[in-house]
Amino acid sequence: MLSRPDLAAWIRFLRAHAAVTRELSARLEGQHGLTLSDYDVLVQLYYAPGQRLRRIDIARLVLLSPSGITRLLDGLERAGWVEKVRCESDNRVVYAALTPAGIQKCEDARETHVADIEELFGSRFSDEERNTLSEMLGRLPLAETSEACKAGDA
Amino acid sequence: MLSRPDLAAWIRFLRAHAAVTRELSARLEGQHGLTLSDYDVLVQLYYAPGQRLRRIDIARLVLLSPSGITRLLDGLERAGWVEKVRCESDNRVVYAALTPAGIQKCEDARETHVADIEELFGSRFSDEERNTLSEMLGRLPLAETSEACKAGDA
DNA sequence: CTACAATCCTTGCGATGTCAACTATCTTAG
DNA sequence: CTAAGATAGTTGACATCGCAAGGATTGTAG
Repeated sequence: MLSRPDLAAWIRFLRAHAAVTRELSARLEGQHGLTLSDYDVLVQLYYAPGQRLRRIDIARLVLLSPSGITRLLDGLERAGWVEKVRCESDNRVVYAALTPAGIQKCEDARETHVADIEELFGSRFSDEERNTLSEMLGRLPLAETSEACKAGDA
Repeated sequence: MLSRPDLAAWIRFLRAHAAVTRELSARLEGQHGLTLSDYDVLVQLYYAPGQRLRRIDIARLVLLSPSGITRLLDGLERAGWVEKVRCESDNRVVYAALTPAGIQKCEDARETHVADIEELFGSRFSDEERNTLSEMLGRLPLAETSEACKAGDA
């Protein structure tokens, strides 16, 4: 109360994230057997040139640790949606590439997931408010090293 | 090909949460040995009447599952910041009550944590923007939608 | 060419958190 | 009173994710 900074916004940010992601995650899991992170990674691959990315770049794009990406991709590979592709010019890197099944999966999941996001999140705001919100959230720090800030896409 | 422009807001919401909570969590852990959730629960107890709460109420307040609360409180009890208190009128409930050490811990942690939140989150916005943001985030669903739907007719 | 540093990726381990199942207690209907 | 059901809490099995450490490869300096 006495403190100048208003914590209410931060608390609501935390609670809203917990509630919305929990519900979105449950629906995505139930309808497509995907985690939010799984879907996130599939979409990044979908829009990537050649529909493939280096593991390290995926990690920076979706803000997960490299080890988290390794394990997440293990699952996507086991499901047949992603495959490893050797890099000819640098043997350290192992591309993650979408398979045809992965492309299909991504499009299928998007069908319902985008609608769910709209229902639980987007529909709460007018068009102008969406822009305002997006702009404000864009001011928050994305990563310590600002390396992941090449995320100009959406 | 992005069907609606407001996906950008959602993506930024996700990324901002990941980045800010990761940094806040690292600082809180390093300076006080607390998780964000630990701190969250300590604060709820701090402001609760009698500085104690039923486990189930804590779970609803901080949006964690009952089992998650059990395990989180195990840790806080082991550290001596919280203790179990039997409820006289209902033997099912086990209050979680702040100890003097817990009160001290909460106040100590708040000192730096509130400043960290201000630095990483609050300082990005003007006073008016904070109110706007807080109001908008308050429109997002907080309750468990799927539970209510699953209950069906009730 | 050799040595050393940086980069990409994986693995061991631990922490956190969920769900399903269970016990124990309270409440309510008959 | 008793049976059925709701509620509070815990536990076991499991999934996710981060950090630290290590291996492999590449880049760089002498």
